[in-house]
Amino acid sequence: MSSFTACESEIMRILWEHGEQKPPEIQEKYPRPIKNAALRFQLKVLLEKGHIVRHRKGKAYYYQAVTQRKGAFKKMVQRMAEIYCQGSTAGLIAELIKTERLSKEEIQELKQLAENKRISKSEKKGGR
Amino acid sequence: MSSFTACESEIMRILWEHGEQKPPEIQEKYPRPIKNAALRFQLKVLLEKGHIVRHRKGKAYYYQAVTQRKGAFKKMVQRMAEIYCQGSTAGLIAELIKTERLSKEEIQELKQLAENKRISKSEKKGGR
DNA sequence: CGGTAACTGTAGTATTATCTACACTATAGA
DNA sequence: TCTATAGTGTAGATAATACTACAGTTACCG
Repeated sequence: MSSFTACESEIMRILWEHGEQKPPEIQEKYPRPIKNAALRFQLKVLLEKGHIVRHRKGKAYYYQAVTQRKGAFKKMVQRMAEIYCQGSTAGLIAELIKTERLSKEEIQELKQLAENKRISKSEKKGGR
Repeated sequence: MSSFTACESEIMRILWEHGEQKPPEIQEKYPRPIKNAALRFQLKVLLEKGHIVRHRKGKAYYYQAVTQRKGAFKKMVQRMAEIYCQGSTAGLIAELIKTERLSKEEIQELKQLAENKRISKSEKKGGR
């Protein structure tokens, strides 16, 4: 299974957003105070699970995400769709549009995205 | 904190989808084999946390969700947006539209939803 | 070469999540 | 009312998660 715990999610997020980091750097960016050793323990867990790798640079090890943001994102979407929308991601998106508070500009942008998507689908058959 | 564990999510999902149920009924619908006592233990945890209530009907207790699907959904969306989209739910929706595989009909429906939303917003001020 | 600051390794503990076993109890029907 | 059955309560095992303390190691500077 590859859904992250709370701690793990935070660390992965930081690595995805900032690229490779050494423990004290991650510690700074961590959203709540965490002891250096506690953080390193979580890094070790992530290492063992294969979600990150590290390499030495000067005195310290630098940690880097291996598990890609995109894949983890997809899994979490899947999970959410299963719990709330009978597994349908289209249903999930629909509910989000219906229930989230969005500005006029954001709505316009979403419509545009949907528009482009259809075009790219019919032209290239299978977006991205 | 009100984000559910894996087990708890499953139980809540079943209660949201099927209304009040007694343990053996939940057990049947549970996605993997689970012992009656193990399930009842989880129900007890959920009871203590206040997410469900129960009342006797014949021999058995029937369990019912108190924490509403809608609120839990919102929290999970929030959490997901924080991890993957700097906290922006609009960004989350955008990424979903970009990356999820959707049929022409689904895209059309999403566009329609966005359209209606804008109208309802400008008319009633505060869509929901 | 040393010494020091920065960083690492690891063993042990607290807490939470999940499951198991087994004895107890209340209801329905004879 | 008695009894069988369906359902309940709870103590405790196990495993994963999260944290703490402290001693060891390495690179850099003089």
